[in-house]
Amino acid sequence: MQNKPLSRDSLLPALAAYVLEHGLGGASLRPLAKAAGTSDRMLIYHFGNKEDLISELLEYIAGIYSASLDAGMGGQQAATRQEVVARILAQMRDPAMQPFLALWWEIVAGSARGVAGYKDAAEAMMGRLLEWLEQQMPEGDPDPVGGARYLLTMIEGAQMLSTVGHARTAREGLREGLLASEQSED
Amino acid sequence: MQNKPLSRDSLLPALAAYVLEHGLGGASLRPLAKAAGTSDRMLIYHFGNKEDLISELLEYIAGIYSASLDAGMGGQQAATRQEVVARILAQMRDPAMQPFLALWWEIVAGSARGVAGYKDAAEAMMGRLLEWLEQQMPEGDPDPVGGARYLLTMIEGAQMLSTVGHARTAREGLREGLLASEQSED
DNA sequence: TCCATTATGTAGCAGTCGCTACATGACTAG
DNA sequence: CTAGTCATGTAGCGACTGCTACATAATGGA
Repeated sequence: MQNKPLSRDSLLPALAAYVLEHGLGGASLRPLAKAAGTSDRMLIYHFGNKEDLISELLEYIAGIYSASLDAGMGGQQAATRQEVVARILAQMRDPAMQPFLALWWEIVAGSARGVAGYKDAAEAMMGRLLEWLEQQMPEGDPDPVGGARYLLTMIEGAQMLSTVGHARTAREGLREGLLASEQSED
Repeated sequence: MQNKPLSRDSLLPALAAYVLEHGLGGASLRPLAKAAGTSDRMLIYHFGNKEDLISELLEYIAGIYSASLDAGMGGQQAATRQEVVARILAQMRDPAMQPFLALWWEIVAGSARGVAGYKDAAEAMMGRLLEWLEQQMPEGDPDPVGGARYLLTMIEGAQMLSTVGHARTAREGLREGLLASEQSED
């Protein structure tokens, strides 16, 4: 009953929720601590310093991302590559995914700038998504492995274009790519 | 000979150079001012506040980006879509492009978070790149407009994957996509 | 029981942030 | 010549930054 001893693990979910809502850029110790019901003092105590805290947090977020992919993996196989892409894009448009997407681009930006911990998290998350995609490929697909890499490239390109206001470009690009791909399968 | 009156326009190149090297995240007034040979005091004087400064700066950077695309537009037409993609990716790998790419992902992240001025700059830059791509399409291409949208989607997806350490995935994804595309053109 | 470890609160430090108040020189229109 | 505008320097404000020093409870092993 006494003050449950807050550990890293018990703090991470609240920290992750805060970062998903407010982004990594505006994540300073005091607001983070408040969101987790502690003080900046204790965050440093548990994580050593802010850099390590962020690294561990990104690792944790990559973990829950993997788990959410696993959770959403049920359901029947898609029949075509278009259907795979359509399902994923529909899922991405879910408003609940929006904070996660915004955070994703921050992680990519951090990777490009070489910020410690960002690249590892990004690489892990993309790796998981790729694995997941391979299992989502249609049953008779002639090249599920290469096809998954292809679809991932397309999906991420389309996602970025949508983010910067070129959703239409993304849609038309996808259509062209997937039509060509399907024709070559006939 | 007297102190040339520093205007916004005369400050922007130095500011842009600083931001390209150090990123938008770490761009605070005093370092920016020092890089431009002024004081934070004068940056506020000329631009009103930091937000407007960044907006104007991004606009300026979008402009020089357009100009650099125009400058690099000469040369003979590519023969195939693969060749178009290969040329662009080779250009992207140029170390001189690296600061620009890093900045690009920061702009995308800002767009996703709705930061003022970021989305406009991003949209303009992608629009210019799309136009440029259309003019780079091979002569006999059956659908240069749709094809450009397709290639843009692929290129940007591949770029992102490379940034987060999945260059191999990007390469294989591109190969699969472009082979399919070319087969459908035969 | 005593002592060491663990967890926590309170206060604060030195630095940076965007921005502003105030003064002053330089130039220009009347 | 004078008055006013423009450009700039100096100094600083209040808020926030990551982080630390110090004190203090609580707990658990000897």
